[in-house]
Amino acid sequence: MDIATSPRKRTGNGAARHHDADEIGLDALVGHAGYAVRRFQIWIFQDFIKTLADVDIRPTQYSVMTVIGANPGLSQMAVAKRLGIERARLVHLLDSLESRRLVKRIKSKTDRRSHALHLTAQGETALAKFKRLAAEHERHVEEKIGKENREHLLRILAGFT
Amino acid sequence: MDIATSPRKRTGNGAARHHDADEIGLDALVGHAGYAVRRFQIWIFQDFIKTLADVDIRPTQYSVMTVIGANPGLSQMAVAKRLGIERARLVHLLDSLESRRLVKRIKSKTDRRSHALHLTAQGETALAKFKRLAAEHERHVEEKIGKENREHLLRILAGFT
DNA sequence: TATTGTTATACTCTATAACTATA
DNA sequence: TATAGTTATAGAGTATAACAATA
Repeated sequence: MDIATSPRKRTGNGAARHHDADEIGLDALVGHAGYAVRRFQIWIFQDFIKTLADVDIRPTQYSVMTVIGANPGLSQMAVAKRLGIERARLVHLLDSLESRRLVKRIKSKTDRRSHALHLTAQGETALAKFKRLAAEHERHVEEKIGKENREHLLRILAGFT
Repeated sequence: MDIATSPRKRTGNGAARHHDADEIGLDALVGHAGYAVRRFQIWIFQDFIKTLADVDIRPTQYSVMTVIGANPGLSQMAVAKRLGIERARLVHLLDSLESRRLVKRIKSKTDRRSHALHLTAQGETALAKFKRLAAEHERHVEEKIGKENREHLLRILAGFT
């Protein structure tokens, strides 16, 4: 757990003068959950992207493949709704994953408007590797905020998944 | 506290079939802090934007004005570093705030490359109103996840501010 | 009429690189 | 040489609207 917890001194000066990086006060921002959550989310995504850089998979791509892997045959609408992604955006995400032969769209026979989504055999193998790397990333999170805090965070935010 | 906590059943079927929205399992995603944090952050920003819609202020604009208000005379580099914003992006954010007469850039006399940032008189008044609305937004967060949980969250993430 | 997938547009945000004027 | 501010570009992500095929 190596969070930089240097104290932020409020200066409260009215005139222009030199500020050291650490003496710039955040004022009302310290009381806003959204500010801290946003900074944390940026850190966590950057670590995820770095940890999975070798396989070139980003958080959203990982979430799409994971849900398709666990629920084969889903339609694009179903995946989009479940993950809170715009269906227009999912089209491009799937184009990219399909061109890499990780996912395939299969024409549904019951509803010819929709596609049933599946991982390819190659996609299954790849996803297993992605999951191992994602677990490594999750250990980084644990090191950063602590085991207990990470578990508490997951409980607090369970309703948003 | 009105989080939708309907249980997500794992289906585990291998064949394509109908899925109800709530029975689509997230599989490995449930163990990833980043997934929950991202969904929460989207919710919280949307509520912030909605709550401050009348004054047309977004979270990043609010954070910039708050830091300038509390530390008058800061340079653009100092604000960018403190808030983790790219200095190239801050240029456009300040262009927008300056055209609305909320913020002003004043040429520094000691270092003619840099600008000292200040709120205008109008900006001070406006920021006071923004802070009241932001506090209202913060109460929405409290209602959503609970008072204790919000406070615990702030403590857990204090190192990222 | 409504829905699925698609295409297109606009705006926010992140990440770079390069330019200018200073230091 | 290095830094502050600026301009530009590219890609992710969000938010819409509209269209064709199908229900």
